[in-house]
Amino acid sequence: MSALVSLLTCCLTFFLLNSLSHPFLVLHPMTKAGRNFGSCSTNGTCELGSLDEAWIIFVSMASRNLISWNSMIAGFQIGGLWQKAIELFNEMRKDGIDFDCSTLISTIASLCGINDDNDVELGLQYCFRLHCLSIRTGFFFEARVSTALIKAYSNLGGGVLDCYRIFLDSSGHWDIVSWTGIISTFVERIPQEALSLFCQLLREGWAPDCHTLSSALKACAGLMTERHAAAVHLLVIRAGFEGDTVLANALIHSYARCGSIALSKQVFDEMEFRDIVSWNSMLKAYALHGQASGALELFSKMNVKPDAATFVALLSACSHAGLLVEGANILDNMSKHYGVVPALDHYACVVDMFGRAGRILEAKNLLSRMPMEPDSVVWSALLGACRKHNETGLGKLAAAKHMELEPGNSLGYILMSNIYCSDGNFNEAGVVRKKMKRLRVRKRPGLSWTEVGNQVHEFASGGLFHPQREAICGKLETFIGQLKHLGYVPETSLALHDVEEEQKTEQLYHHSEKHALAFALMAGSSLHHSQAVIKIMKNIRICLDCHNFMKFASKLIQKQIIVRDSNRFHHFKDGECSCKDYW
DNA sequence: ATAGGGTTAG
Repeated sequence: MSALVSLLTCCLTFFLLNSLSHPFLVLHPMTKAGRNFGSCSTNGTCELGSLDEAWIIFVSMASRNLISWNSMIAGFQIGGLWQKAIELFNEMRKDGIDFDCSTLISTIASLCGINDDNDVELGLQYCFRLHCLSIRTGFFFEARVSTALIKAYSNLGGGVLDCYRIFLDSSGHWDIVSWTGIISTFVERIPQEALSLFCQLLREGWAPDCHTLSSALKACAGLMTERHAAAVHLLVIRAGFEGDTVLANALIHSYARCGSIALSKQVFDEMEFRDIVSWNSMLKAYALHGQASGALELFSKMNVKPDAATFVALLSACSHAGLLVEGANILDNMSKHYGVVPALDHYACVVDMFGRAGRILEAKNLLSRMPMEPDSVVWSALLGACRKHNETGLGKLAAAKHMELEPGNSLGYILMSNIYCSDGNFNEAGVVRKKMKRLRVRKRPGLSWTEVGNQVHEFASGGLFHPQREAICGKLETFIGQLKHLGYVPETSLALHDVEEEQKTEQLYHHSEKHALAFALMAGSSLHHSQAVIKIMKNIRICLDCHNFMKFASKLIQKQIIVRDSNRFHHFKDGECSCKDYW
C-alpha cells in the first residue's frame, strides 16, 4: 500500500515539475538536490494544466503521505494560488495529519502570492497564525521557517520591526539566507539599517553570497553612497561572483543611483552575458541622468528583445531631455515594431514629456486618446505640467481627478491649493487645506541626506531633529547673504501658504536640501572632511527655488554639487545645472 | 520525492 502512495506521489511531483517547466518559469539546474523545483519569475504564472493534473492525482489517491500533501501545497505556492495552499493546509490539519516544517514553509511562502490590496489584511492574519503555530510546534527555530515568515510579513507590508523581531527571536539558528531575508526587508524602507546589518554580518564572519551582495548593493543604491557600492563591488570580485548577471545588474543600478554613471557603463561593458534587465538598467541610468542621446544610442545596439520596462526607460529619457519628436515616435511605434503595447506608465511618461515642455494641449489630447482610463500617475503628470506652466483651469481638473483616485495622497490637494495660491485665491486654497486636514492626509515630509566624514546625515524640512540645528541655520543665513550678492533671488511664488512674503522666504530657507548643503559646507571647512563633490539626495522633487539656490551655490563654492531627487539627477556646476533647467 | 533569501520602481 505505501508503495502505491509513493508511486502516486512521484506522479504528482512529476506533474508539478512539468507545470514548472513552463517558459515563464526559470529552472536552476545548478541548485542542490532537493531544490530542483525552480522558481517563478516575477511575471510568471504557472501553466495550470499540469497543476490540475497533479491535483487530479492528489484527490484520487486513496491514502496520502506527508510528501503528497507537501508537494501539493508547494505546487499551489509556486503557482501563486495562495488561497488553495491555505485551504489545503487547513484541510490537512482537520484530517489530523502531522505537518512538518516543509509544510509550514510552503504554506507561509504561499502568502507572498498575495497581490491584491483587499487580501492583505487576511494575509496578515494567516501570517500571524502560522507564526504562532510555528512557535508552538518548535518549527520556528528552523531557519527556513523564520526566513519564510520574515519574507511573508514583509511582502504584506508588515512593519520592519516585526520582521526584525522574528529575526532576533530566531537568533542562534541564523544562516546566510536568513541574513539576506532580513536585509532585503530593510532595503526597501530603511536602507541604512540594511547596510548596517550587512556590515554586522561581515563582522560576525559570515560569507555573503550573490543574493546577500545584491541586496547590499540595493541598499547602497538607496543611500547614494558610491563608497559603499564600490566596497561591495570589491567583495563581489573577491568572492568570484563577477560573472553573475544579476549582481552586475545590481551594480549598474547602484552606481547609477550613486551618481556615477561612468562606473555603471564600465560594469555594463565588461559583462559577458547581458539580459534584458542589464540593458534596461543601463537605459534607466541614462534616463536618470537626463542623457537621452546615450539612451537612444544604447537602444540601437540592443540585442535582446525590448520589453515594457525598456520603453519606460526610453520615454522617460526623452521626457527628461525634452526630445518630443523622438518620444512621440517611440510611443507610436513600440507596439508596431516591437510588439509592446503601451501601458499606463508609458502614457504617463509621454504626458509628462509634453507637459514639461509646455505643450499642455498635446498632453491633454494624449490623455483623452488613451485606450484605457488614466490612472493617478498619468493625472499627476498632467498636474505637474499645469503647475509649471500656470494652467490653472486644467490643473484644477487634474488635481480633482487625482484627489478622487488617490484620496490618501497629498499631491492633488497640495497642487490644487498651490494653484489657488498663485491665483491669489487664498480662501479656496484654505478650503483645500482644511479638507486635507479633515481627511487626515499628510504631506510626505521632505527629507535630504548627505554624507560627511563617513556618516550619512539626515535633514528634515525646517531643520527639525538635527542636533546641530542652530549652527546650520547660522551658516545658512550667511551663505544666503553671499548668494544674494551673486544674484540669487528667493522664488516665493510657489510657496505653499497664504502668508506674508517674509514668512514665505523663511519657509523656503528651511527646505531640507538647503540644510544639507549648509551642513556639508560647515564640515567641509575642516580639512579632513573636505570633498571634491557634494552629493545630496532627496526623497521628493527639488523645488524651483532650491534648484536655483544650488546653481548659485555651485558657482560660489566652485565645487560640483550633485542632487538626486525622487525623479532624476541634477549635476550643478559653475552656476548651471545638467538638466538645463528642464525638469 | 516536498521546503526559506537576490537585479529594472515615479
